[in-house]
Amino acid sequence: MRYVMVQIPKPPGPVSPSSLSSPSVPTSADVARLAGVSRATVSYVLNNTSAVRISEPTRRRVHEAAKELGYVPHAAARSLRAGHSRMVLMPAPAVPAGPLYSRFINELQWALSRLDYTVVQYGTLGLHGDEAARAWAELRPVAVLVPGSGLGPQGVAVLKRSGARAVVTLGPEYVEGAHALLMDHEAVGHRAGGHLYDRGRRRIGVVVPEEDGLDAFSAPRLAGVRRAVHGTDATVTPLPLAYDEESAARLAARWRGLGLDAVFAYNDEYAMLLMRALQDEGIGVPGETAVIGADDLMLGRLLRPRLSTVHLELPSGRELAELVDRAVREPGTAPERHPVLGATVVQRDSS
Amino acid sequence: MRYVMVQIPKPPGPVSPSSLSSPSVPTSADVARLAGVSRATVSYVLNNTSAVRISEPTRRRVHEAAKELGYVPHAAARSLRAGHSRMVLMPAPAVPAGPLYSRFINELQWALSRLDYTVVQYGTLGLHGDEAARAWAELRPVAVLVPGSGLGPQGVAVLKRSGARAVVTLGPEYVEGAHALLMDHEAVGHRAGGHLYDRGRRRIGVVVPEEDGLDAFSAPRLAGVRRAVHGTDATVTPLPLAYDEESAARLAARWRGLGLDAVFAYNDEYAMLLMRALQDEGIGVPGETAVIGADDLMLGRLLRPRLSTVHLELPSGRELAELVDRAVREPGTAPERHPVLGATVVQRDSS
DNA sequence: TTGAAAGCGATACCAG
DNA sequence: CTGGTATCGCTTTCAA
Repeated sequence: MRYVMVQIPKPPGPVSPSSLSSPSVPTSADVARLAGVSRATVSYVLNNTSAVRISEPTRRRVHEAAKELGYVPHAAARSLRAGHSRMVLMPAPAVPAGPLYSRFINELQWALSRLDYTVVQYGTLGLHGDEAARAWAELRPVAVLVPGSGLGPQGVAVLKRSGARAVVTLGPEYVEGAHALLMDHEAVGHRAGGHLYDRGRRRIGVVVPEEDGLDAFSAPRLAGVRRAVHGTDATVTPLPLAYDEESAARLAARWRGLGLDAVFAYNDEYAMLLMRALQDEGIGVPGETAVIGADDLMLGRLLRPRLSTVHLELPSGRELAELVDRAVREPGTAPERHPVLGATVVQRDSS
Repeated sequence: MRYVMVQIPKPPGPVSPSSLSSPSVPTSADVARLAGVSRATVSYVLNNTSAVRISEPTRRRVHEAAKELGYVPHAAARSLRAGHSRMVLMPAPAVPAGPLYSRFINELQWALSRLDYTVVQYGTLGLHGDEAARAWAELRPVAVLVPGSGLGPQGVAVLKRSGARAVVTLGPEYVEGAHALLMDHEAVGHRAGGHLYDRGRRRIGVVVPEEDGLDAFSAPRLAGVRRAVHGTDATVTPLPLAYDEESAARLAARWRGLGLDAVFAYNDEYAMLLMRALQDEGIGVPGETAVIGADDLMLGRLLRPRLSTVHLELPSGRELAELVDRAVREPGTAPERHPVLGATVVQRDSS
């Protein structure tokens, strides 16, 4: 009889879960064994712990062993032991982000990495409100940055109870207990409406996208226009519009019947779509109808007439990162409320 | 003498890290204590473990205790114990994503959630190559989806060794050991070049964006044009261009000197920018110069002349989600290589 | 300078 | 049907 040596990883006992998974991902214990030291020493060396001095030869042996095994520390185990992480969680917005928002997110991620945070975008589709908040809380993030509405005071409480030291909302309204970056879309509409009124327009249409998920922005923009002309003789007409050419053509076809002399088109993309349809219908812009968009996209400048727009100023990523950092380090302080989204009209040729 | 009962959370000993963090986030032990049962029972109840039957009154007590404390399970602890997670990690791309890509990501997230995966976008700015791969591996994701280039065979190995059962790249080239969704940007250029050649154009310019991070796409597109006209009498001229009006105006000003009769403008946005500049310079499109973009954005249809474009067909999110799921469940199988990004020319009026 | 060991929170075996 | 307990991988205190 011949026998072959086989590796017996651990003494018999309750079946360990890891034995079911992939063929042994190396742990710090493996590194320790290969280097001929204890796990403690491995930890000291790999984390450069300054409180303790390890001899140079030992350090080298540990580093070599780690490299040879392809050792990568286990983040979950580490933060479990540490009792905290530096993860900043951002629920990914449900609507595909526009270029403005994408840039903002990128900048923010960069700024937070500089402060040694780890930014994670978590896709929570289907879950709503407090349901979603619980899912986020399971990850025990040190801070949560919530774009849009959809998080209630309950949700904030859940997150804080599970260790989040800062909850920041980035949306139209203030939420009890959370820091708020107030994106005042109502002001966007207000600026647009005021501008059109000042240009002598009195019968103002407001495009309301039919796409889902945009009402959180479009409703306050419409309300802002209403407020701008409140108490005057001007009228405001909501105009549902889907983002495709037929829908725009249909709207343009009945335009003269609507008797409007101006339109705030939600944003530049809808504005371009509508402006083209109006022109194809032979309606003069801005002569017969003034058009203004929002977001100040580069492309608006390329049209003829050049598209007037409401320029939006988002907070800089660095500012927001600093707010988060402050909140994390001083969790006791009262929630800050910052109005952001400065809105200024950029008049070009379409209004 | 009078005494007051105080809660003594744990016996004296090594200072526990968690006592430093927030004022006690509730654990399953807290729930057990409040419900008057053991932690095991709590686990059984909250996970609906079918292998074991718990009496109805006990279940209710546990649920009530959990709700009262606002208990949320600790994902890290759970996956540490389980030895695996269902996290699909997607490094967030360094360049702000375009509308096409955003939609694709959203769809993918949705499809993966349906399969009970948790999708996490991880912002790794500043880290490069294997450095980044190690950072991703620390999270022990069950699958990694890497957009763009930048992951080498080494990185794939690191990820697999640390338990990733599927690594899928989504970029221009195949990477050893990983499943690949080959986004063949070279074919995009090839289609565009072929189209322009077929329309009788012989002196073809190709816009190469000056913005960082785009060369991974622009280089193969340029190469594709070159291949399309290889062996003919046509010439190909790279045209560096930044995404702003002055840059476009400068290029347009020296256009006649370049003697080109066609241009493939990288994508629709650059195409619109350039086309406008050419028109402002009095250069006829398509008469004097034909223009074609790529991505088939809605806005290209709104210009006059309507912009010709290369329509890109990304894989459906559902398909990719299924590929991931298959790979996770059958980690042994050979990496699949799927060509995606079907490219078809949509001719409109600008070419 | 190094090692032994406790313990973070959750789960699943096995005994009662 | 329920409770005790070992265990996942890692950090850190204390002792040698």
